[in-house]
Amino acid sequence: MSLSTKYNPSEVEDKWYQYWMDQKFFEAKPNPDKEPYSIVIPPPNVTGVLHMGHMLNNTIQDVLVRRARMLGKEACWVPGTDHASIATEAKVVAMLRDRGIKKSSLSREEFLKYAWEWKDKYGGIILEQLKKLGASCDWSRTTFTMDDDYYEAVINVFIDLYKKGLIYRGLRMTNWDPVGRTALSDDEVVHKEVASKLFYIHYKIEGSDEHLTIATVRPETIMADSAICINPNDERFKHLKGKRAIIPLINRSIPIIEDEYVAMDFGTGCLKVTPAHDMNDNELGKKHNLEVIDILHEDGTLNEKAQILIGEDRFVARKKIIKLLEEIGQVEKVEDYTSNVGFSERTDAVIEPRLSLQWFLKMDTITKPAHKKVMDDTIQLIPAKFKNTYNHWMSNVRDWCISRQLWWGHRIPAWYDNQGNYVIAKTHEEALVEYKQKYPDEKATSLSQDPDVMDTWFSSWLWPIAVFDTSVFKDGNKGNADLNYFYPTNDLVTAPEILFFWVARMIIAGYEYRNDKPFSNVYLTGIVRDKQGRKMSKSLGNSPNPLDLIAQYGADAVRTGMLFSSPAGNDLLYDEKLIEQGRNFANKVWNAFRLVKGWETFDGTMPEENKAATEWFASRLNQSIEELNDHFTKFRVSDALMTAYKLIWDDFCAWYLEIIKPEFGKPIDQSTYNQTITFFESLMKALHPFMPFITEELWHELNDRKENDCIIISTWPQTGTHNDSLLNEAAMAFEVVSEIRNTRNAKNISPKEAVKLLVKDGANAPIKTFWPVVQKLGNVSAIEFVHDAPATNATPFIVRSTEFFVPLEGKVDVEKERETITKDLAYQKGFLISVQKKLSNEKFMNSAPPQVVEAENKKKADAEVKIKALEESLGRLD
RNA sequence: GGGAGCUUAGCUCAGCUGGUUCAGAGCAUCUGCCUUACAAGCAGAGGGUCGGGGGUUCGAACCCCUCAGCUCCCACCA
Repeated sequence: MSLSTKYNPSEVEDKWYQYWMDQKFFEAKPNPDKEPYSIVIPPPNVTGVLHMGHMLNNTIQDVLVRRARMLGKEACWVPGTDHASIATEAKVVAMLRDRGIKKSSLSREEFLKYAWEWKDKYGGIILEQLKKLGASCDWSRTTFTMDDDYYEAVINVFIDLYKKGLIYRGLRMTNWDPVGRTALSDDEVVHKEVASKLFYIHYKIEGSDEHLTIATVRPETIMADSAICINPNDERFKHLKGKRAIIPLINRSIPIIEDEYVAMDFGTGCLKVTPAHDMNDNELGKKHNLEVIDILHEDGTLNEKAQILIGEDRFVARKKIIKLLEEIGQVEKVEDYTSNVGFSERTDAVIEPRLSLQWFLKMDTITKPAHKKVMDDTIQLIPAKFKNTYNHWMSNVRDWCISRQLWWGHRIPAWYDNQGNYVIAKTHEEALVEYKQKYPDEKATSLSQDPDVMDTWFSSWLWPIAVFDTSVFKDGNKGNADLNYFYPTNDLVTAPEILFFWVARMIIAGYEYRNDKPFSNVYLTGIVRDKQGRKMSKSLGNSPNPLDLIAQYGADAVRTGMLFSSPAGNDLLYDEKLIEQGRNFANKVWNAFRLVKGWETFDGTMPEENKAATEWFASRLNQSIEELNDHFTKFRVSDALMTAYKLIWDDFCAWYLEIIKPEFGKPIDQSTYNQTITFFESLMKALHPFMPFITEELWHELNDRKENDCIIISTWPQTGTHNDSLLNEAAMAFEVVSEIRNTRNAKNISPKEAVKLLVKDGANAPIKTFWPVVQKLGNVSAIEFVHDAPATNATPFIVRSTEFFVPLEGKVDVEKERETITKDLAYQKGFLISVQKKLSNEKFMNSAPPQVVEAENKKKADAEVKIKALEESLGRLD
């Protein structure tokens, strides 16, 4: 290995990843002697390609898993992929289209063959990419939501819930995607503000010359109208009660009904009721027993019930209808209007509310435990603010439409005869048996299976259970060893946008099928955005390619870069500078290693300053590890990283190594050296979850290791006691060193030129063992304890009530000095007055706790010392 | 329309029950340094009326009211 001044990640990363795999370090199995720790990956879509969001999400998971492993737990991170029915089907359809094949020209079997080919070709890419990131997943457990056994589990769950009476088939208003020709769940619909027009249309009153005006943005639906609705309290329309109106163009007569639902102050105060094509109208229609007239085909074109413009697309029909109405003079006016329109998340088609036969899961009772267990913190959401959102959703759940008019997915196990009778069964044979029992009078000898598949989330909600054991969904199965050991899992790391799609439903399934939570903590990451705060997307081209970043900066750098600024729940404003910072940090660690490994050792006694330094750093290390652990238990991953970063960069490199560093070319004493290696090893351990590769590499370089002795399976640093007075002493000594350096800077004295340091009443100062450290780092020729300020010119400074002087004969600019001292003096006097004021305030003295009063007294004393010292220095200048 | 949250240094964010970690961190900036681990670096420095206004309190970044701006979730009045 070369010892260049730059760390080269590409030389080490693949090597170690392969080694960890060969040694099966990522693999976990039930071990009664160890505490289990498990995470299930949020399965990316099979068709997915690694993006920055995955990078952030999976880095966090890997950090948690690696630390758990080092804490001696049996750490299991289960990877896998989701079949993502609608997203994948859309991609396969597009791929076929490019090849000139239309989905409609294929049989279901032919289409599925293409889909599986596609899956086999592209399905594993994303998992391979995760390996580059260093993800320590147990790859032997890789699961796909359409693996045979998983598929069967999903079917079993459908049948089970059907038997429990929780799944039903119903004619319901659903969000219809005319392009995908499928129903969508509410969550798959994205609402957007759209500039549209509000059309005011005349409807004649039957048996009169009068007309009323209704306002609508969707005039193409007038042929589906079942009524006109007015508010019963609306004086303007009192005379219309009980009358009927005529739909223009098709001249159909419809009743005028009354309902307080109608807003009198909106539009014209008259509402056309179209139960087949509007959610609210549908509710209204049910209430008033109105006819449902569906005038649309599945693809959004008008059907024969529309009577006119049959076969025209709904948006074409909209324009034509208006033209026709204008021709007969029944358009009063047209206004610009912004309306909120629903779009399909996948196909971007405008959603058409439409009645169709769908399968639903009743949500009212099954969600109860899931609701409660998050509210009482049995399952913790991080950050906790998401509890509110969760609560709101769970309090207002609606039944879950679980059928999708697609082919790629788990096919609904419903079997029909041609009379509309159906049974639920796994196979055709079982269905026939069931059928004969349920419909003894029917004669059908073959049944046809429902062509639809289930919503993707109806399979992924079983994920935390199914990845360990799919057979558990069969009646009476108690679960295998894996499931009983690893379930409930510990942490789930995912994005807030799928809190309901997925997280909530996993919790529901967990309680339904295991009577236990699926995980204890849900860490919600933010969205990765670009510098301007825009979401990263392909169309904007603002997303870097993660693999290029890894190739350029190294996986460790990318991992830390992403974590530097991403507290839970906060969006990450991605800037390549962050990755650079990560790379620079790796380089810093690398160079610290180069320094230490370059030393020759000798058997001699430890110098005073090394003794102080090693004792101090041992304490500092313990203190930081404690802090690090605290951050981890609170899932403050960025803070944990920052603690390790500062411990290494500031405490270890900037202070500790500088103290013990021998003069150029000289050897270092053996005990300091050994101690330093031990420290270095602890630092690498603490850093390992964040930067697995460089730490593994240095772990092996720092010491001779036996086969298998890897940092990935080493033990997390223990926390010992820390000597607080020593930490305090060191902090003060470092302040003194900084002041000396500051003086040098201000007075233009080279670091190479030694200075003297005078300490007033130094024997009483808190610094005891650290004087040699001050001497070395400040390049001080001699430290003298004095009782009075020096007679000669000297730059004074005060650190923690102790006065210091750096004698500087002939180097002092008297005027400048006087100016700075006068300024400081004025500030200190003002400060003293404010403190005195506080202390003479009776109410403050009576109600403030003693520590606070004491602190104020100390502030006062300090200020007095400082003022006296400053006045003396001023006097000396004259 | 309903709900939640945010606003602290140029940027990204900490700041736990109001008082010694109280105005912080990292990055960026500025000034010196090619010092024999590291210029992907070293040393030092500057920078904030804690969104505006009001109130409670001996004391407010923190509690209350109000105004302004931003974000997210839910619902979807034609």
